[in-house]
This record gives sequence, structure tokens and C-alpha cells, in this order.
Amino acid sequence: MAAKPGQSVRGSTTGRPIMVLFDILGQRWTLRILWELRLKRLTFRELRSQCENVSPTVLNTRLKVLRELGLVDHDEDGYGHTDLGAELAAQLGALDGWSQKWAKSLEVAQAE
Amino acid sequence: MAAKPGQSVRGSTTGRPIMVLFDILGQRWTLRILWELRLKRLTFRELRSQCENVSPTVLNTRLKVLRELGLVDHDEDGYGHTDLGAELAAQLGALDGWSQKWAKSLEVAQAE
DNA sequence: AATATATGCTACTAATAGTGTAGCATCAAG
DNA sequence: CTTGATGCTACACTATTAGTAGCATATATT
Repeated sequence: MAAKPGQSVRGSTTGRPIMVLFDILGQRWTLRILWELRLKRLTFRELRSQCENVSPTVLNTRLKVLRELGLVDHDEDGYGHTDLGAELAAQLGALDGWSQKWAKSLEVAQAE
Repeated sequence: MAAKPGQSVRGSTTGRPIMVLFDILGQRWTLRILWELRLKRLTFRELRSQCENVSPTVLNTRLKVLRELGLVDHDEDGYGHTDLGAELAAQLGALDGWSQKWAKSLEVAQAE
């Protein structure tokens, strides 16, 4: 069973939603999975292949948690975001923008 | 040496900044560390204590990477965000807002 | 000068998480 | 009744993280 907001997680017993979120996002592949589903629904195998052939064990574990937490769902077209999941993924879109600025700033720093 | 944007990381060889970012944020404690520094600079020990006494081995590893990547710096007052790091942390602030909404939606789902 | 306290760590072992490959069970189509 | 696609599970291996102890430096105190 995945820990939900209000419940204790690794590294925090307060149950604060942001801590629960950090616990989930701080596991390998979680961010990436949310990211890869941003354009369209994908089957388990498609998703796996988009994620550099992540081990199916881990992929399944992540998907199970994301489903329990209402961020991802599964139907005949495969896996996709729920409305909430799409909102979260949109926030990741913002991170994409920031990361490009960040990359440029590091290039400059390296050139100096 | 930490991988920088443009370099290959675990799970992605493209060097795309967002992938590098996902690699870093997908490690335990990274998000939390950025979060805990949002209000004020903290010494190594203060930071460690705010992070539920994370193992100093891990804390030091994370801080080293975050410093190399220009997100965190260290002076006589301890560790703190760089300008870029503060920007990233601000994005996490947005996640905090979202996570509260998320928590409420799960409460409703559970009540049903 | 010796003790105390705070700093930023490193070393080490044990436990947990993730990898990589193989392959099973179910279904639909040919 | 085989072929191909689906969503996985099993298992042995490796990497990451945890937890505790304690070192080295510095500044302050008796």
C-alpha cells in the first residue's frame, strides 16, 4: 500500500502532503514516468521503452503507487494521467523551462 | 563528478537538461534539501537535523552535487540557495500548493 | 594549557531499492 | 492452433541509502 497524504512516509512522519509528494518523486523513474505520459496514453510496454527500458518490476511498482494516489489510471488504451496527474505534469513542464535556463547558465560558468 | 546538463545521466544519454534534473531530483533527499533551505541558510548539522537526521554520507553527497550544479553554495553562515537554486525552490513552492489540493481530493475519494 | 563546544565531514556495515533477463498468463486476430 | 500483443512476475545481481561512530579543525572557556 502506498502512503497517502496524511500518512507517514520515509523521512517524515507529519503526513504533510508535500512530504508525501517528495517521497514519491524522490524515487527513481517517478518523475520520468509522469513526464512521458504528458503527450498521450501509453501501454505498459510503450512506456517502458520510452523510459530507457526501465525494469518492469520498478515500472509496475511505480504505476501501482501512482494509481493508488490518483495521478495515473489505466484503460484499454493503456496508462495515462488523471486530471490531477495532468496538473502535476504541467508543473513539471515549468521545470523544463527552468532547466534550459539552468543549462545555459552552466555553459557560461564553464566557459569562464 | 556530477553530470551536468549536456552530459549523459542514469536513464538518459541525451543530456537534455530536464533529464539531468530528473536524475538529480529522483534521488532521495534532494527535493527535501532544496525545500529546507528555502527560508534561511543552514549549517550542515542544522540541515541534517531538519531532514530527519539523514545520513551524513548522503547529505554530503547531495550537497556536493548541488554545489557543482550551481544550485547551492556554502559560506560562513552555512549552506544556502544560489539565485538559480532559489528559482528552482520557488517551483517547489508551487508543488506545495498543488499537493494540498491533491490531499483534499484524496480525502474525498476515501470518504466515498 | 587544557577542556568544551561547534563545525564539516569520513568510514564502515547492514539494509533497502533498483537492474536485467527470462518467461508466464491472457487475449484477439489470422 | 499459431502468432503477436498485452500486462505483468520471478529471481539473482548490483547500486543506493541508512545508521552509527568518530575524526579533524576552529573558536571559545576555564
